[in-house]
Amino acid sequence: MPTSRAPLSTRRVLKAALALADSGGADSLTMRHLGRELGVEAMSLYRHVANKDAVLAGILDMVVSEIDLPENPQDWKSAMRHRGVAAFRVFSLHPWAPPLLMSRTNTGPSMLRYIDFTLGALRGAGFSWRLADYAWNTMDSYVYGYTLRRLAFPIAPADYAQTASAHQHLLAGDRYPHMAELTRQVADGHHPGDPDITFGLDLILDGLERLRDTEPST
Amino acid sequence: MPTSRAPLSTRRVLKAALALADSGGADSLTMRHLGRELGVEAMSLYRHVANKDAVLAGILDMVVSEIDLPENPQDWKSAMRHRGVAAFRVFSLHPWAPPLLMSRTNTGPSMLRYIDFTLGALRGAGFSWRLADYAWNTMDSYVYGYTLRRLAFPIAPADYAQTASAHQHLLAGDRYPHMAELTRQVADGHHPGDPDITFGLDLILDGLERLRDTEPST
DNA sequence: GTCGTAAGCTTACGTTGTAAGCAAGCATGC
DNA sequence: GCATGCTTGCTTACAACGTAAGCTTACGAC
Repeated sequence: MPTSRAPLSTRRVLKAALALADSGGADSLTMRHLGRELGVEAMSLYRHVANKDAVLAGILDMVVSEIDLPENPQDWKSAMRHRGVAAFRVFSLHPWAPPLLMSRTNTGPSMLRYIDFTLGALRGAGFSWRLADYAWNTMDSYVYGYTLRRLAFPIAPADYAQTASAHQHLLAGDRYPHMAELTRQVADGHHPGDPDITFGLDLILDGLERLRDTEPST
Repeated sequence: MPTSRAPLSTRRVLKAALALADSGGADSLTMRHLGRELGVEAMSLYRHVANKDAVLAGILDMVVSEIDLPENPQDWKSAMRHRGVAAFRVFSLHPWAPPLLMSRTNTGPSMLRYIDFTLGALRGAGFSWRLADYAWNTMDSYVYGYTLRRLAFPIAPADYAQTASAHQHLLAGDRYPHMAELTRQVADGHHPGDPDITFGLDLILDGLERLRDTEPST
């Protein structure tokens, strides 16, 4: 048995797992592949990690911890916008993560920190507990939904116009008249084709602000 | 070989697959299990279905087709609200569906019909093509995100208060002060704990209406 | 009859997560 | 010095998965 190899550790296993998922997607993260990457048999990993589920929970928390949270949230609205954009950016770097994140209950420390920050900023801005809770749930529903849709969509925004014009004929009949016309608009360059995440985010933030200002004080 | 058995067909396979997913979740939908349910070996299914992916696409389209769309969308806002609520209700009956729906590109006929209806309603209400496109994307991001979060969350809304009070001690430290206080508020019955889907939906619809009314005419 | 075609079956392969038990290295007690 | 026990990694094995390849049986057309 060669001792020239650095010993395993939970930390090392998780880092390798994250690298593996980043480079090959969720499907390439198997225990055997992970072992090979670390120069070790698959079963050896189980000395440092309870099972594959623990590996997933671990690397998901690492991803969430990358989401940047501003230090001093003075302006709650820009803090919230920043939070949503930062989450989207991080998930774009780890596109395998959102589907996993949504399909399990995530109570890792980074997620708790992320939520606690949000609640604090909203409370500091004068939101009631009820409204603050509704607010972060609403924002996150949108941000996660937007992120998932965007990451699952196979066409890059830069290629929208070209792809639209290439596929116009598929919608040629009159079964989907509005989609056909919309596709034509995109193909002709009359509109870019996909909203930035800030479009819906600002819609929600403006609405929340109005609710806060009209809410009976609690 | 007993001939007393009804012959297989694509339709019969898909119906059985849908029933299987509904009763046992996505994990219980395996080709072998599906075959057993139809009194047939797994490989026999491949006469009527290209592969498992085709089965998934098929039953997802069946689910989407269940989403109720109003006949005459007079009032665009209530039509859009109806659309979102109907989607959530259908997905709640098939909780295995949303994660699958989000992880693939769905261009089945039911989905196209659903989108075409939405675009038509928005256009009829005076939205520009650009804004109508942004609008449905934003609504769907929210509706899917909300649905996924709700379905993945392990606590039923009716049990929020009880669960909150049972788990208060886990947040006892001062690492997550705002979450701790929010949990206390829920445990004490000061607020129900989870927004209805219409909370964020109406926020978005009001914002969209304002954008439509201030948009330079195109 | 016989022949083509369709429907279902059998067998088999490679891959997955992981249970169970073994083996080698090392620190400690005497 | 040497036995003991703990830690770490390895080996073997199992059940389940999707599905490729080829076989068998039933049936309608001529």
